Amino acid sequence: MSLFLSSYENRLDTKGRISVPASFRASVANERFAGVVLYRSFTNNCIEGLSMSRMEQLAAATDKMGVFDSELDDLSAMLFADARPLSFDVTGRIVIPADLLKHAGIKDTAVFVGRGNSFQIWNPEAFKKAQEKSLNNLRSVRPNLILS
Amino acid sequence: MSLFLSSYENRLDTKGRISVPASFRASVANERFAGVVLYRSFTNNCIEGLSMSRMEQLAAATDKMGVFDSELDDLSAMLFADARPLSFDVTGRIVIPADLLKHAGIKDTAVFVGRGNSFQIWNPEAFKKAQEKSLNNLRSVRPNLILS
DNA sequence: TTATAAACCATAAAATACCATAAAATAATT
DNA sequence: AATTATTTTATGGTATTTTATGGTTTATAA
Repeated sequence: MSLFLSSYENRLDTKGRISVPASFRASVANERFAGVVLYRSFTNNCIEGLSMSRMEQLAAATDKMGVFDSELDDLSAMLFADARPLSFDVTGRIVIPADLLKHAGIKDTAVFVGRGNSFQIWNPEAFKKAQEKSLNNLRSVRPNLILS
Repeated sequence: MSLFLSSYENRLDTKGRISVPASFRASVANERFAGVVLYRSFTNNCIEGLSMSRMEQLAAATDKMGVFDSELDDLSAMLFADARPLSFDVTGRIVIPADLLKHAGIKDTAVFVGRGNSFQIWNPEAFKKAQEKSLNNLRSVRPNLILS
């Protein structure tokens, strides 16, 4: 799976269908599941997106915790219960469920935002504001990203 | 076996029949046993659900515990003795045994909740409350799920 | 028999597949 | 480099299939 990069603004039609950017589709090409998994972000008013293989990685990670672990309970409750597997139609569109759209405040236009191993879907104006905020945060607190 | 994801609210008819969500049925498709295994949750007022192959995985895992382990005794008592294999009818429905319904407080509507490698069946209101609680727990204690 | 469970049939709503096209991006040619 | 041709992408509409759910009939067991 190659990285999700760049941002793309696309339109929703009357049935809630929206084209997943071609480059994002290319990122999950050659996977068993031809589509993406979406869930409501815990921290932002946006939608989180992953490939199915990434989701399976998460499930495998929970297996390493005990089967009857209580912390696991809360995490899997939110993550798996809320996750929506959405397959592409022939032209590369998905139908974003209404409750996800509501959570992100998306009406007729949405921005697909690359996040490396995952991506997000935002209301365009909300995204713009969040980006400015992130930029300001970075200016005040230099992050340290260790490469190796 | 693919993952159990998302949540689906379905209705029980007068005979106690309820449709297992199509995507959950797809998760156990191509397995020897065309159905699911249900048992009473140890920790919540809900029903736990698995594929038969997953049940066999659990059996294999208990083998790793000592044969005369007392914990294993209790676990097998609940897990294996209480487990109900239920096969789908032609339209993908199962009849949930009355004692399981009672344990989960389910009357005429139930929610199938994806849990990755397993799923749960809840009373709708009870599920809603449990979800809110999980979200609060997650917000106070950021879980760390390490992928590799 | 009588009750219980399993198989069978029917249908509205929802989800998905299909078809068509304009705009945009890429490649080819002059 | 500029123009033309070709492909890809995004987007709209329609048709078909799947799904959930109700009812009825047939088999099974107490």
